[in-house]
Amino acid sequence: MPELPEVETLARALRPALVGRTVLQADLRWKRTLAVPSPPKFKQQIIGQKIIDVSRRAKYFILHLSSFHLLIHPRMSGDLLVVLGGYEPDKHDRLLLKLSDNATFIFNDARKFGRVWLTADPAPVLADLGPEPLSETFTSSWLFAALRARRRQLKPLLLDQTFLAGLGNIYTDESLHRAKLHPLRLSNSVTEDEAAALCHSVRAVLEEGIRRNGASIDWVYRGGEFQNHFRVYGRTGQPCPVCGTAVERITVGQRGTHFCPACQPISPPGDST
DNA sequence: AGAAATACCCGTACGC
DNA sequence: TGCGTACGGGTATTTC
Repeated sequence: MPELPEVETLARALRPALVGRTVLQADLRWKRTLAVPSPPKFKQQIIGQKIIDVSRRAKYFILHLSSFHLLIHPRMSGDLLVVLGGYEPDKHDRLLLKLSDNATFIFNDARKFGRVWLTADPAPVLADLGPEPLSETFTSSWLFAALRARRRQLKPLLLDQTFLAGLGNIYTDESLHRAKLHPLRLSNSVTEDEAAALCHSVRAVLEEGIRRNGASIDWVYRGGEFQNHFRVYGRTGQPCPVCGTAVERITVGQRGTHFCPACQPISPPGDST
């Protein structure tokens, strides 16, 4: 579930409790959670490291340590928290870091999809990611050129992290609805104005998600309230907030896809076909 | 190149 | 109530 806004919210919320503390013990409770390096090396490398900073890239949560970077990708059901004082591990905790001042950093992940990397150089792990949608490099002119350069359906393309980094199923559906673009529209059919609208919508949806502290669907991430403001996601059969037409749900590339058939026609405006 | 299928997982919702 | 099963979600991998 965590997409860009949820990971950003976690990074902002946990930063004050993490920065400055030192890793005293590491407890890896499910070995496949660790992508890199081997478990013995992991423990040896991370113990004694001081947390210098906390950040995010795409959906990766990043701990900047004295000599390493700890990257955590929560995938679907991963959750992060810091507990001050005593802590009794949960059944689904995958990695526990005991920190100085009696704090514990916890990576909990019921579905075991999440992965963790400990590396001196995070660049190779992040190498294939597309631009950050909230950065200055994500402009309507870049998006227009990038869309025209490919011939793919918009929904799978926006979910492709090498095209644009950070959107998941929810924010993609919401972005396409706000831009009035059908999820099956081919990327090379998008006009300059539509690309500008999509660029603006992606930013607006992500910013609203962050402003509302993320979405709390799928029982995992708590705290946010953006789920109360979805316009199409998970609203199959309910009225589109813009025009009142019932929201439809189709499957695109094995993903549930929600859209308003009236606001998001399959054909570009003016195209009688 | 890109589409499609598959694997990885398990809490939840749903049907009986 | 309890049991069985389909489902969803992000991404790596494989196959077409």
